[in-house]
Amino acid sequence: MDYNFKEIEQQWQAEWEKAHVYQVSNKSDKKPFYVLDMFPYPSGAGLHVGHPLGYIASDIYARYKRLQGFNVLHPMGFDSYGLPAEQYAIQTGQHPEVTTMKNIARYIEQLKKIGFCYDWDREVKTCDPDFYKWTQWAFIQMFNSYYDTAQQKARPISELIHKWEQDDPTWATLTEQQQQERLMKFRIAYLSDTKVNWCPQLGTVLANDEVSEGLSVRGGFPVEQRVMRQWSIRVSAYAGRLLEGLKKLDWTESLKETQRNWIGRSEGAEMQFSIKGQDAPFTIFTTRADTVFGVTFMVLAPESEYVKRVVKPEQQDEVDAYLDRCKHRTERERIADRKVTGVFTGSYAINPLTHTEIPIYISDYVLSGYGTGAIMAVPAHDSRDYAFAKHFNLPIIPLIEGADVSEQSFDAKEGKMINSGFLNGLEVPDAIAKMKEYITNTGIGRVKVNYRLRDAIFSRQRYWGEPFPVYYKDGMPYTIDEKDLPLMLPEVSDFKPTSDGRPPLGNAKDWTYNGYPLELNTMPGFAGSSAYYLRYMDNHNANALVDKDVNAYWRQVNLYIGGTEHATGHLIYSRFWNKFLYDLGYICEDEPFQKLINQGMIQGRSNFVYRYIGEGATGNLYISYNLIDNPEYKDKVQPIHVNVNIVHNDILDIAAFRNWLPEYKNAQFVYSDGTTDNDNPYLGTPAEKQYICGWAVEKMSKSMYNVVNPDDIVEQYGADTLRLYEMFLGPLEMSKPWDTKGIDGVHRFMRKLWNMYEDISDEEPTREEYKALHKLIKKITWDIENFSFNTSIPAFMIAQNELSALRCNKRAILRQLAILMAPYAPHIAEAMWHRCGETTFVVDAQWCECDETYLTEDTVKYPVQFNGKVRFTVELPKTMGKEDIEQTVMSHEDTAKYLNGAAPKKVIVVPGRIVNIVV
RNA sequence: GCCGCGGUGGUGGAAUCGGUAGACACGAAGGACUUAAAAUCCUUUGGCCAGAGAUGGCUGUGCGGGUUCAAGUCCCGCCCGCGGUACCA
Repeated sequence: MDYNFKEIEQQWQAEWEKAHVYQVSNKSDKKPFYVLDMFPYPSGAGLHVGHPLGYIASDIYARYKRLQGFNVLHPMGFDSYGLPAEQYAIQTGQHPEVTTMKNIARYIEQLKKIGFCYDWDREVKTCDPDFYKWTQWAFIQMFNSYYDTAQQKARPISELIHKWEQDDPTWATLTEQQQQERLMKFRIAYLSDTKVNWCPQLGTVLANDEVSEGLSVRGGFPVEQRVMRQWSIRVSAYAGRLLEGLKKLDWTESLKETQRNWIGRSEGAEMQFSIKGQDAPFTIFTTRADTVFGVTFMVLAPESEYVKRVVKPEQQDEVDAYLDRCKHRTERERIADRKVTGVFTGSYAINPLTHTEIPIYISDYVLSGYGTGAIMAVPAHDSRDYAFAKHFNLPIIPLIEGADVSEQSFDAKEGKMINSGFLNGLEVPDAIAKMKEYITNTGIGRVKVNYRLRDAIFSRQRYWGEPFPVYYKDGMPYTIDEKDLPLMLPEVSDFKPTSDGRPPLGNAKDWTYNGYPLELNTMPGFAGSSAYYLRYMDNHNANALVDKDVNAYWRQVNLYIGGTEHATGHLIYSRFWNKFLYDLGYICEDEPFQKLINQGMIQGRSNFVYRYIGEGATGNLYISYNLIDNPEYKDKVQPIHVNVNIVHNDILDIAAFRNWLPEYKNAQFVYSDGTTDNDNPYLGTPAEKQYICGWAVEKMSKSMYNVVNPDDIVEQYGADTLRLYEMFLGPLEMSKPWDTKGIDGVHRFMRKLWNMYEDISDEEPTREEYKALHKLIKKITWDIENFSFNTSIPAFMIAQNELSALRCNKRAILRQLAILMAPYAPHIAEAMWHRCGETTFVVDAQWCECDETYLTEDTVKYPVQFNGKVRFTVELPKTMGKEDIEQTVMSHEDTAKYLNGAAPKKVIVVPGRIVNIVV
């Protein structure tokens, strides 16, 4: 009986579907367990073999937990709003929904082939009105809430209004519009004029995490700074809690560190500096309060509100020219070109400690978005201030003993203070503390914690996204009534912006609410992905995002698996969104994802042929990789990507290559042995001739012809082999290239495993057979609980080998082996299970318990070492105690030989392992 | 620059608590079966040395030190690679 994986997989996938085996109920006496994958964006290219890596891992874990008796929620859905479908729509006129749905169908087809245990009844799509209704609903809650800094949580904005009505007599005197404007400064979702990342090519603004080094993450287009009226989400209010919350999460240290850096907490002080000739002071933020005695100038960000106040008429032209220049510089230019620039304002500030007058400058090395957008410059101890001071010839006063500041600044926070009045002689940390105390007591400043985390810009000038549930009356935004949700995305005549530059929704007919114009922006990608894990719990609920009782049952995601690229985007926004809903009492857990594992990326492994481009080249001759360093070919060949699917173990399939593209139709080769086609003119290409390809690890992409499609692997080897092989490739978290060679080994194992189920006997297994089984149970259980899936495959192979060697065909062993295989290779496991005569599904079985009594040996081999070197081995009863072992070994004749009459210095016995004798 | 992760045979990688490094697989070499090939099975496979052989010796986890009876694993100092982040005051 051959291992017909195709038949087995098709049969059992159909049976599972028919019996709704993977449907999960919200009502169960079992303990809940929630295993989640980061849902994919369904791209047009479909899945490649890298995508399922994390899904396989989570599937193994989900199946294992189910076998352990948990009620396991393991859903899948699609992050289906996004730029690619819209770009495609603009180019082709095809509605993004059509492309998106087509891509989703393709993804589902591919995923189903791999045999995941998803409950497809719980599928969610972010572009589905039933889903985005709740994205819009959450936005309304954010609009109608503020962050109460005293309670450190979000509260309904009605509470704030109530407070003002009680305590603030001016509130009642304000017009409706003034009141709305004031409230807007407190709402968690708010509208404001902010400096945004504007990407002209994409025609939209982007959030900070969507921009990297001045280029858009998607597409790599330049991004510039622009002030626009935009919706923002007050994520920054949660900075402290987002940081604190990390402590109790079971995430990798590196991911937590990435989030800590992104949140960027820094302890320092805010200080007031008065301006010469003005009453109102201005405020700066510093972490180096100890260096106030060395402040020799002040710098404002070009966008700072203070600029208007301090510019003297005689400097106005120069300042305007500078500001104009800054405005037109793109973010990318600013980063690329770090030349010192700046302009003097004409005003002077007063150093509150030395009372000296110090000039105020404007420079773009100070950022408006951080701190107060103004700094005190201490050139001796800050490299940026130092560069500025050198350029403008400003004084540099060293404040730390022994610091040589003639060539560069001394930035380290260590040493003894000098030139610093009452701080002289103190160590830097003590000086910082003392100065903080001083400024607090004298009232010139206060201790302040600053965060780098900014509010998230929430508007996108795009079509394919959630419409805001917002309309405008007298220029002020109002949210629509919740009973009118969802606000459906309208049809538009054109997916491009309108001719007068409004977003694409401007092309919609009748885009109004009760006669008032509706918001034209749509929400960003992260809106829909921020709470999708909650919706899976209760995805058919028409009355709530998630029913409270249902949420109280599932609580939170116990295991979340996904890529590390979401560290500063999705994983921050989701945590924020979750905390917000928690504050308002809609859900019962403060954090969404208890344990998180980042699967590594699977890179492509590209193959190359080497075209001869030396003397007499016809452009049609290809040199085998092993020869390209020969003098006759060195530097005369050009590597060309070749489709990895026509290369096997780096050997080119010549016929397939000639058929691949027209240009290779008449390709000629110099084979690995140095011969050419001309040497065998009448024979064609003899079978023993090999053309060896070179290779490189690169990103998996179409243009490098290194994309391997899981469908092809499933077709050729089966889903179970694919699953096992992906795990076998290496540790889950590690990035590694996909290399199909090696899959044969796993496939061979599957065949051998299957052959064990030929004739099954009801004889009682031997102790040896039980031992092999229980060793495996112990190992597999440990592996799954520790996410060490890669080491399970060898364990299976070894067990299979041992059992085969024992010619084991005992039902008692084989049915347990099927259970152990079930998480990894569910189809073959199901077939194995039924071959053992079982009639239920293997997923409904009980996970195997390891019986340690089978693992204990009667005797143990002890290697006896002298000074670390193994000299001989003794075999002793397992039950023997440490001292008896020592005694036995010491009286051994070989021991006497090695000791040569001398007394040992030390004897170390590691029970069950080793005896070490130091001479 | 700063932060994080990593470096083990020809290759992917094991070694889970400091305890016989190289499991398992690929590749390679040799052999069996076969008219032949494929498939399958068996043997060998870190390096060096000795031996007809069983076997034995030395060396060996990026580099240099250290702790220990014992180090891939712990400590100190470097080198290299990958990832994140960057005028954040």
